[in-house]
Amino acid sequence: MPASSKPAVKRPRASGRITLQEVAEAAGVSPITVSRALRGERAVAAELVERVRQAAEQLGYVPDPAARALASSRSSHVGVLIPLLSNALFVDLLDAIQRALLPAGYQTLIGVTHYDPAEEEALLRSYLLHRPAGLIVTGFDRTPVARKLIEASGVPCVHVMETVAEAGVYSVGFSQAEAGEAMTAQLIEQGRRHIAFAAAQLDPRTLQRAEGYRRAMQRAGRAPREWLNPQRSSLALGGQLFEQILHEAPEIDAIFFNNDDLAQGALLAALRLGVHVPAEIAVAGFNDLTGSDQMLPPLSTVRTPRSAIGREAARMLMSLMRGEAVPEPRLDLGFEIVRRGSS
Amino acid sequence: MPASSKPAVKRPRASGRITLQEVAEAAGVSPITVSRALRGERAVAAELVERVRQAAEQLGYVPDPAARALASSRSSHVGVLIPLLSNALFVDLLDAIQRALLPAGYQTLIGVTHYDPAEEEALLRSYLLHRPAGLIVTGFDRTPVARKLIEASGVPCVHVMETVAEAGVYSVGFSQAEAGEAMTAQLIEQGRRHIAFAAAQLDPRTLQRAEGYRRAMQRAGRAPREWLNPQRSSLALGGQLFEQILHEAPEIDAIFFNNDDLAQGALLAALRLGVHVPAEIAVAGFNDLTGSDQMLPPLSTVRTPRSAIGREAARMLMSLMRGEAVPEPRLDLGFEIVRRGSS
DNA sequence: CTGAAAGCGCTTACAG
DNA sequence: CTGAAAGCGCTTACAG
Repeated sequence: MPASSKPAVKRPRASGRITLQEVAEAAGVSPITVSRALRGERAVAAELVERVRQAAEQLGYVPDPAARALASSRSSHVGVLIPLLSNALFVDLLDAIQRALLPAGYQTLIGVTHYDPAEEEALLRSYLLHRPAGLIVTGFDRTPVARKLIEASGVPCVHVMETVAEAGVYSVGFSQAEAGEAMTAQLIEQGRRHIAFAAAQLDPRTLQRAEGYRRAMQRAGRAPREWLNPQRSSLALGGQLFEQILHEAPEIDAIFFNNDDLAQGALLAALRLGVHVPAEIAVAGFNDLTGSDQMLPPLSTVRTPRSAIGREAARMLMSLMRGEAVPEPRLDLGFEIVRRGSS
Repeated sequence: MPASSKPAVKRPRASGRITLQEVAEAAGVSPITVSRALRGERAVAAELVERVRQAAEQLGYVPDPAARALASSRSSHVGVLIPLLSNALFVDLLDAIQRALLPAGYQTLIGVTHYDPAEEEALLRSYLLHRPAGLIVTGFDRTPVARKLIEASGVPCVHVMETVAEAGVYSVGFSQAEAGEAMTAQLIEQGRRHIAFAAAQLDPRTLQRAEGYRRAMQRAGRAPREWLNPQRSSLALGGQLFEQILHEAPEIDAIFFNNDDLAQGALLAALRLGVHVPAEIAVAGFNDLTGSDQMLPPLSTVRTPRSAIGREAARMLMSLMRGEAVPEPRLDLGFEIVRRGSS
């Protein structure tokens, strides 16, 4: 075991933390070599790598994220921007992202934008100061400034929920419009003649689903009937919309709700009002959220692959962060129509 | 505008970032003074503070978190450990925490423990490496090692959901046992004779509620009847428990569920089975989650102040992080019994 | 394949 | 109340 030939380092350090320096002394190499060996950079002799690794393990060395960030101008943080935490959809997405990123040593910084572009911009600014290693953002609807911020930062970024084919843009999701179209088409096929589309929140993805609904209706030669409410989505609002539609358009024989919470609320309202689903009116939702299969009748809906989206987005991002090429920058994970008792 | 008398700094910096140095030159003071002025440390002349502030603003200076963390061995991160993201309770808690911490310049690091002490310990280790400015953790049920880690780190820590009176321990929450007791007492008062307690997950707070239930039953001279299921809480499980209780103990005339999702599931099962609530059997829940007021009949429950808990915990933590004394280290925010149609 | 030097951008004592 | 010096613990070019 060769003793270090370096001049004695001034101990003790204030922090009480094991440093790279100490590992280097223990392994009898220079700090840079330790740094390289531990980060798995090529260009280090296998024998040295082993020696360094053992010394590090024995001393219980763990790199200091702050020092690393300062020196490399890149942290181990990944910023994740989602619209809402109160929609189970995004909770599932987040959970999958964290599950993939954490074991790889990345910390997740969760930012909730409340569907507000200004809030998103502010969060982005704040995150970018921390020189994140990567970014995951929801959809493509943001201010030009926010777009510029992302681009100018050079930080790898993956977009989730929607996809787009554009050079240099990475996205994992599914076609919201096609999903809206498919559910509508199925209701038509099942013999429904007057199908309404009801939505809240009216975010971009909601409007894409509406677009799909319209396409299906037009193809079938039917006039679309839409109830679009800008309020927050909720069970209570679903019940209100249900009553409103019944009242304003008694001929409607099916309602396609933009989110399961609305549809669940409608189902409960139907029970309260004594309206029979699906005999008198069919109800369909979107996302297949918790409880939809427990409703009375169980809710027909569109199952969306948010866990897979989270996992794949995290994987794609990790490739980008390692500087690897991503062969498939646009990943469409599809969706599934789940027919249950309500339609 | 006094020109700097310092030797020319080697420009250009790689990062393209405005530094403290540059602000110092612009303001004609030393970097340390800028640092002090911007952090609002006393002991800087008011006139200089103003001059520095203006220079900083004009240059668009923002401190580098990594450099700051390295130099001060304290980051601007606050680690928040919660059991689950899929329980709306914790989402509300988180939202309130973020809302309080973000404007103050703290970044939230959210760790999901899945009720697993080993996972919590691992997260804690990982967070502590980042030298967080503060920590918010759920309850008091953790491994001795985890406890030691927190204590030894010296990082300010606030416990949420439960409270305890112990020197040096900070907590914001309410008495889970009293809440359980109060709801049970109310059911007894309303004339229910055979009250069951049904729970899932069986985390410490659940067991405390059970304890409260037992106390109320014993005080009324009734034998407690408990259905404790270790599975994850869900609507579906609530339905199952409901059927099971009906089957195993037909004399039961009220069920107190440990969480609203179980109770909601029970209500739906009752509808399905044609069991009349509350005439045949009363149902009560806990937490007053989304949708409980929309049920058929609307669910009686215990409203818990998780948003207030999040907000107050964040405030308490900020005091601690600033090194201020906290006069009230134990904050009991109470609860509220909400009687609706189901009991 | 390995290392000596410099530097990332701040803050912490220590003086005065 | 202000500053010069040193250092936090890494990594980035630059040599060899």
